[in-house]
Amino acid sequence: MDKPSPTARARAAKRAGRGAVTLSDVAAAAEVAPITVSRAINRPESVSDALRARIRAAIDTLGYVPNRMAGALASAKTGVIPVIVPSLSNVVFVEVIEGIQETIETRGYQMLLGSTDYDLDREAALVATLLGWAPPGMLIAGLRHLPRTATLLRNAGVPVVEFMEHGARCIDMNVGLSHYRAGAAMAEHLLTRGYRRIGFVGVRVRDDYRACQRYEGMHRRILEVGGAEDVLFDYSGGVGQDIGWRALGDVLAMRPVIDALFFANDEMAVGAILRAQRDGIAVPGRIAIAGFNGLPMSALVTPALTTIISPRKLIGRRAAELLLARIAGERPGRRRFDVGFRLEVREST
Amino acid sequence: MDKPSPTARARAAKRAGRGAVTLSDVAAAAEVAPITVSRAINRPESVSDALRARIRAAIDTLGYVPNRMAGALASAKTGVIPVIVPSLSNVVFVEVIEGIQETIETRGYQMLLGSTDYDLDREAALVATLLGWAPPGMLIAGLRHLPRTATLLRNAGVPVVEFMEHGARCIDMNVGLSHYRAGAAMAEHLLTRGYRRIGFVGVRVRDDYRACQRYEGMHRRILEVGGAEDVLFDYSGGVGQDIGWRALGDVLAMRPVIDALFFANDEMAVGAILRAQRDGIAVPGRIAIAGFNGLPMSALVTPALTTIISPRKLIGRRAAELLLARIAGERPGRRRFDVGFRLEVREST
DNA sequence: GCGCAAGATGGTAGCGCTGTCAAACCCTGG
DNA sequence: CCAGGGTTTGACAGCGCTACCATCTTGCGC
Repeated sequence: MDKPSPTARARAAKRAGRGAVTLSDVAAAAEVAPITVSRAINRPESVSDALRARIRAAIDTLGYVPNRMAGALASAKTGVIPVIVPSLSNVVFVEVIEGIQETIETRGYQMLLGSTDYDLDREAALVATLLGWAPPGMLIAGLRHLPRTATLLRNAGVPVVEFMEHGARCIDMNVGLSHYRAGAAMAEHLLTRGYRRIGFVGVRVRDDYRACQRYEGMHRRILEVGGAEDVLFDYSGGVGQDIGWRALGDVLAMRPVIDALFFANDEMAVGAILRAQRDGIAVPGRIAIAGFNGLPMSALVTPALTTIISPRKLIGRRAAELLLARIAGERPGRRRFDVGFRLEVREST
Repeated sequence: MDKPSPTARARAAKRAGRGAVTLSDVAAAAEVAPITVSRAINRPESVSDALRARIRAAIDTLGYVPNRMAGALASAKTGVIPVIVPSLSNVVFVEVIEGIQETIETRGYQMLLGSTDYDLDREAALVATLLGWAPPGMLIAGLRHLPRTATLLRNAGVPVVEFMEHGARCIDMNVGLSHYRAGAAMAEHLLTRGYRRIGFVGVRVRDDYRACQRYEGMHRRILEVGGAEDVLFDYSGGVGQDIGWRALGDVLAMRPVIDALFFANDEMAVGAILRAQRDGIAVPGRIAIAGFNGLPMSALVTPALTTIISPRKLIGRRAAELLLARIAGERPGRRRFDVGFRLEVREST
């Protein structure tokens, strides 16, 4: 048999070896040095038109896809940014993630997504694994972590943005809103409207640190007012609207004195409103209902839901921008951003 | 100055170099060969207890995190599985993703998430980039891709599962349901109930291939019945409930003969129901409403929504399992799975 | 026509890890 | 006390790519 053609050789290598066309294959096909191919790909302007064309042709015929591992290893630049959130089922995180995605993608980064299911041990494990990708930075939801997680992150020597809630102590940078103040604001509103027995409804509130803070903010404010009191309803399973639906029934049956319910999120609150509709319970006449997040749906139910609007997409974008700026070597003046919130008073209170 | 100690050298390397503790640093600290550290991490049983303990101690004190790039490059095993979906705003994809995540995570894989925003060119670009991670397999939503995307995928020489819809022609493997049949099933139901002027409401239906198929399935069935007809309402912007809300208004005002609306998803359908509630429009008396997906919410609105339940999490799990099996070298008997759907008739039709 | 700067290309080494095979070690039975 | 087998440890090379520096070309002013 005679000498195989370059194409045939490439194909053989592809099948036999690790199953991929490499930069050297392209170089051989284009009859240039490997490094030139690398340049043609990464800084096209530094290669002459003629060569660039020849190389691109070779790339196309061979179907070459650069191996990013090798590139990352050689250049110590990863192009992957890990994002850690507690849950994907919650729309809220998804919106933040979208904000992040939009922002980092235009700058050529890829998102590595991890979810902890509100478990701090899993979070620590996840951080360790993801750090293994030698990322240029890291985005992680929340300010509360295990000590070892914080240590890992600090030692990694890369910028870290903790997003969602705003607080005094952060590992590196922080973008979010004060859930404590949000809770207090809602309490204030409900008290002003004359409600005095207020229930807070959540799921696994102990684990959901931010919901917990909203409750605390509310609780503190209510304590300050004579004759007012609150109750915490902490469900352990279920999701969103189902919980709200159930909770409304439970509360009316078992704690009829309650005159207002502040739900940990809009989904639950909407569930409660739908239940009220179905069962003919007057809202806010018999009981007031409030939510948190400001999902579009909250404006569409009848009665329209009083809620606190959180700028979720903004959090994602801001967090990503901050991280990218730091990765690019800039030193932003501020490391902590309070994106704020807005109390949207509607018909349900 | 005299020669720096290994430890000092390691520390210096850490600060100066790439900013990370390497396997060699650990080896130096534990006074063993690098390869032994590698073994202690990857196959602990093949290292004596004494050494293993010493190595683990060194790892902990130094805060070593293995560099997965290097590992992947050396072993040609990646541990990253790319997942490509058209959108993250749609809960449906999120649920599928959760199913995938759950499944691959327990097997030590990480998910690399990409979203195309229903743009096939972006999809092609994304596939190319993600293939650069030399993944052991790939999960991609949908069966319709650009020819060059399919070529890339086929040439990559790794298993690929196309999920969401079920169809005859797939690149490698396929898990999903027939949207065409789902549309036909809903048409059948509406016709049986006596509706004859049926509208289909979607957003960017041309791009949303699956919605399009549902419409086609419905359309075909309706054509078969004398005196029945359908109209396609294709909105170009907005999301979920807002669209449904608007669409109901538009249809009643501009095409009052329409007696039933089949929405591209439950979110829109619920939006329409909420609008009907608010405006006192009788559903299904004045107009029937149906959705698609079977979100929990669909059962809670009044009237409860007739919809088609799609097994989203199952799709994710099944797709991931199939892929993992193939990655593990198994040859599953079947390459295409129809997970089916269920028409859930409720009050709104 | 020559010298020099700027631009285009290539050679070499090494990123951090693991596969492969070789060497060193340990224990047992005769 | 030693051969023989298994177990534990190590040396070496190389994964695919890029940083760095060296070399070669080209064009231009004087």
